[in-house]
This record gives sequence, C-alpha cells and structure tokens, in this order.
Amino acid sequence: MDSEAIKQSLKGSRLRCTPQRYAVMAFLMRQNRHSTAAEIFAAVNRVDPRSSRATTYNNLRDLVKAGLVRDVAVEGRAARVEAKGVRHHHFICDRCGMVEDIEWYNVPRPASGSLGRRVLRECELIFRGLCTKCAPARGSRRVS
Amino acid sequence: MDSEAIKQSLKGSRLRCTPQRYAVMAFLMRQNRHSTAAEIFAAVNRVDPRSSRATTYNNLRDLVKAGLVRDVAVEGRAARVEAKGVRHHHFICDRCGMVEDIEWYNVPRPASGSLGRRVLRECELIFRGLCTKCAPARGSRRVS
DNA sequence: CCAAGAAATTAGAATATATCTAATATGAGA
DNA sequence: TCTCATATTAGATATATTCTAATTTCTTGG
Ligand SMILES: [Mn+2]
Ligand SMILES: [Mn+2]
Ligand SMILES: [Zn+2]
Ligand SMILES: [Zn+2]
Repeated sequence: MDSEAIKQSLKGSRLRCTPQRYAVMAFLMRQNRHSTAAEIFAAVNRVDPRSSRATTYNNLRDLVKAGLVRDVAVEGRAARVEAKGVRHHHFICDRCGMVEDIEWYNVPRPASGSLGRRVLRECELIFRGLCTKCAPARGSRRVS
Repeated sequence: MDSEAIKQSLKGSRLRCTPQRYAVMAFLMRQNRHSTAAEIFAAVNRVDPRSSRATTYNNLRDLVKAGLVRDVAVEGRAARVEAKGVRHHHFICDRCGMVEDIEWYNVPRPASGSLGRRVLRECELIFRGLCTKCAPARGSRRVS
C-alpha cells in the first residue's frame, strides 16, 4: 500500500522507522478516525510486535511534534489523535463523544483588532450536537 | 455584587445554594477566565469554607449540566471550565495552553449535505497560535 | 564486518486527573 | 421547627499519562 509513503514521511521527519512507530502510523492512516492512545496501544499489539504503553505514548508525542499526527481534545473524554490528512472541521457528539470530520470550507478571520499581538497559525470550526447514531431515529416522535 | 444573581440562577436550575457551590460559581464569574478544577479547588479553599475535591468536581459537573458553566478541552492539558457568558470563540496558545476569548461573530454553516442526519446544536471557532505573552516580542528579529 | 554512539524500547513505578463510596450534614419547603 | 432530598466529606479507587533507568536496536564510520 502506502507503506513506502509512511517510511518516507518518517524519514522526512528524521524519525527512525521502527516497527512500533510504523505500526502506530499505519494504524492511524488505515483507520482514518479519531483514536485514543489506549485504542492504538491495543490495536498495534493485537498484531505484532509487542509494543509497550510508554512506546505508544512516546511515538504519538513524536509524531505530533513532527506534524504527521494531530491531537484532538474532547471535553470529558480521553484525548484523541488522528493522522493529518486534508484540512477539515470537526463535529463532536454531545452524547457519545465521537469526533467526525466535516469537509473543509473557509471561515472568515476575526477583525484584526480582536487578535491584537497574537500570532495566528490556524483556525478550525467545531460543531456540536448529536451524531447520526445518537440523533433520534428518523420518523420517531417524542411524547411530551 | 451579583450574589443575588448567582443565587437566582442556581435556584432557577434547581440546585441548592450551598456555600461550596456558590463559591465555585462566584469564583468563575469573578475571574472570567478558563480555570482548571485544581485551580478552583485551591481558590475556593483559600477563603472559607473548606470544600473537598469531590465536592468541587461534583459542583462543576452539576453546573455544567445546568448550563451555567461550560467545559473547555485543551489538547495535552488539564480540562478547563468557564462561566457561560456572552457567546464567543476561543484562541488557544500552542505554547502555554492559555485559552482566551475572541469576540463572537457569525460563521457560515456547512453545506446541509455535510451534516447528514446529525443534529446541530452549536458551532464555535477555535483559533490556534501564540498568545500575546508567547509571541516573539515586537521588534525582535530571528537570526536565520 | 565491527565498534561505538545515538535513538528507541521496555516494565514498572510514579504522577496527575477524575470518580466513587458510604457515612454524615444541611438547605429549604411544608 | 421538622423532614428528607440533596449535598458534603475523607479517603479509596480508577483512569490517563509520564518518568526512570536498564536494555536493545539502528546507523554510521573505520
Ligand atoms: Mn479529524
Ligand atoms: Mn471562553
Ligand atoms: Zn453520538
Ligand atoms: Zn502562550
């Protein structure tokens, strides 16, 4: 697949392509979802080789630092992480905490005065509400 | 001050106005910042009466449920919380994690197709970069 | 190929954050 | 004032994350 691409991006960030690190990156690209460290740790160990919890966290930290992976914080839930792909916004479910991607579109910058001396790097929209699974089923009616 | 207002909003949410709960709410309104549970716990106990850690967390949970307080998650940092006031966006510092308010302005909704069956409750912009304190001082130059 | 240093991994301990338990206390309506 | 649903408490527990220091594995130059 894109195993060569993964190797290249690691090398490009001067990170050794170890089996454990590769496994984390491959998992994130394959899933294309927002995973917790615990999920990643479990998943890469279901296959081979055995990777420790510390290594999973170390690798996630390094991959984030290298810009290949992004942290996604969710209120009241464990931190999540995703492979950086095309730019997008996020939808976060109030009920189950699931994070889903929303196709990117440009958003207006704040009035320059609002930012003051701050240095702006990026901006992103967060939508909140109920995901498809948590939304009341179509056609159902609530009784008052 | 607005101590009567705090009492009223607690009563309106059917929450007893206990000294501990009042102290949490008063602290958040007075600070008008984004505080961690540990900060709140320390602050309300610096004064009187002694409040336990469990009570601090319980009260924050109840106040969030009642809609008087809002959770703010920050990647790689302890959760924060703020009194709900006027609607606003957020700026989060890459370096120190500080969360600052940005004056509200309307943002365009996503194309209806992007949302599918999801139920949208709110949307908010997150700006990232360097806060005033972390941005390079005005006039300084980086050497290549 | 080999030696040597740099980078990465490991198990388990340590820390940080948050929730639970069950005994006790208290606010507020009747 | 009486009553009891609600709230508080200390401490235990659970969960999430980082640290430590010993060991292993890459990589590079000879
Ligand atoms: Mn995403
Ligand atoms: Mn805010
Ligand atoms: Zn959901
Ligand atoms: Zn800062």
